[in-house]
Amino acid sequence: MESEGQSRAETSRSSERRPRVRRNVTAAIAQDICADRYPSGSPLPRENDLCELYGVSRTVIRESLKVLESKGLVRGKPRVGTTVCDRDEWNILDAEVLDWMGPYIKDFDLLGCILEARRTIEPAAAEYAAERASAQEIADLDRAWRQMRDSAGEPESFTDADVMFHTVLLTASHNQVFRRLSSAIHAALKYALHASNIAVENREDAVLVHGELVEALRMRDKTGARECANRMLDLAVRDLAAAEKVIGRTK
Amino acid sequence: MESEGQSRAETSRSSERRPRVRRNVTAAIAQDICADRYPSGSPLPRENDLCELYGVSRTVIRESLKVLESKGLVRGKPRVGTTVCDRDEWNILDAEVLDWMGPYIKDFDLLGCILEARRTIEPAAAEYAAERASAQEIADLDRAWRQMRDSAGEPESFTDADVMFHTVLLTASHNQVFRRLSSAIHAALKYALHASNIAVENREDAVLVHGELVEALRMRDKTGARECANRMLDLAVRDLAAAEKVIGRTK
DNA sequence: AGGTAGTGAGTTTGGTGATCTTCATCGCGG
DNA sequence: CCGCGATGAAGATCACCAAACTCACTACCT
Repeated sequence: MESEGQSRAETSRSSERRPRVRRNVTAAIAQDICADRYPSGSPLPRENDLCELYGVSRTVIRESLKVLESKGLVRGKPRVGTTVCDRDEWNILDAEVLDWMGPYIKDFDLLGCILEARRTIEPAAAEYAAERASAQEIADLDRAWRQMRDSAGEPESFTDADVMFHTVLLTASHNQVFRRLSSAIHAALKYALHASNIAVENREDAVLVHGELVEALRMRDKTGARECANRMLDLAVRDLAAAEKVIGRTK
Repeated sequence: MESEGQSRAETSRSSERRPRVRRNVTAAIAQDICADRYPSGSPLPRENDLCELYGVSRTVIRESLKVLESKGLVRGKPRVGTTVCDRDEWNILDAEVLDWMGPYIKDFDLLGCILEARRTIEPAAAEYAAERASAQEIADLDRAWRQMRDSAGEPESFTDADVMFHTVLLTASHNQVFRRLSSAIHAALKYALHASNIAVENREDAVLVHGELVEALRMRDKTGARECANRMLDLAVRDLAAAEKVIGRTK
């Protein structure tokens, strides 16, 4: 009955200790939802059943359901039960939701949408960043770029640096809405490119363009920055196409 | 409705049986945070104190805090307490968060950011909508436009129709990321324009441009749609400038 | 006699409060 | 000066009550 084994690798990174346990039943339920174990649009088990299923008390289940509800994954109706919401009601710009979707993200047609959004937003963000970025932010970008450049053999480190780069770029646009979208880009980069390890072939070009973007920002060159961002995204399109080919083959 | 007088935790012991408490308590705490009663960056009262302050049991408080935490407003550390997060960690693209911020939204520099984001995103969304909108969606847009046109004297109805128009437009772009941003636009329109009733002077022009956009979508005219969206946003910029003047004067 | 509407039992979520556990913090003593 | 325990606050569970929705059963009206 200990269905506890359904959890993934738990992001063992930097987990100082593990004294604290199953407070994140929330993630387990969410991942089960994403995995379509609870089909979208139809009811979840009763709270008491969920207690047994996940081996925790009803209080914990209820807290988890509240969180899930607050993110639009489920809708709890007073005394009828909790039903899984349709996917387009989910708060897919929430970092946690993206994280829960994780590997299932490709079943959601999200990667294309995110890339499309990036093509729209990142050039504009780069332009704003060109006139608003602080010296600190440019330095951070430079550092991320160096890490990309220097992480020759390690796709892990490369992707981390890439994510960091784009996050800082959006932050440097000093637009709170853009900034919030970094979680989506994070997820896209992490689960599309990193998972398929495709980016290697474009790595050289990517490093080049990222570097040019930093330089443009340093020069406060708005049109140059926008131009670089566009070229960056051309590469991303290529990456995604390659990744999708791999995914299609794997499936 | 919400004029229940929740300015403070008036409802200590004196209130008798109260159903549907949790949602209200969550909103109350969130609004108290937005109102800077709990200053950003510093600790909230202890859970037991919050029970008394809001007149509910600890379970409810904990569920509320979990929801708030899941939206990035607070961060609860294991045995030290719950602290209010910095504002740029808040999930400002969440509809509920926007709603809680409500009137305080202008203390946030959010309106400008949202408008900036709209200037970036809506033209692109219009372009995508031009090639992807379903007949139903175009019909919905048309209906919203008619409501805008016909709501002569009522700013209420006009704003509702305007919000609906832009929501449907983003939906019609068939991009899940764009679609999610409608809550932000909703909040911006509701709390900036509607609150200040400024839009009246631009109403004629706005109706015109919205109508042209519908026509462009019907013709699947991508560049035309983008052009209309841009002109629409020029008007929005004017509206915001006017609204900010009013706000500044009021303050 | 048949169908509908009202009622009542049962079920399920919402909310309360007590209790136990687990550690982070802090102060006391070695 | 360091560690060791007391304290206190959050994490978690349990038992219970309240309210509202479901469903079925019955009784009444046509």
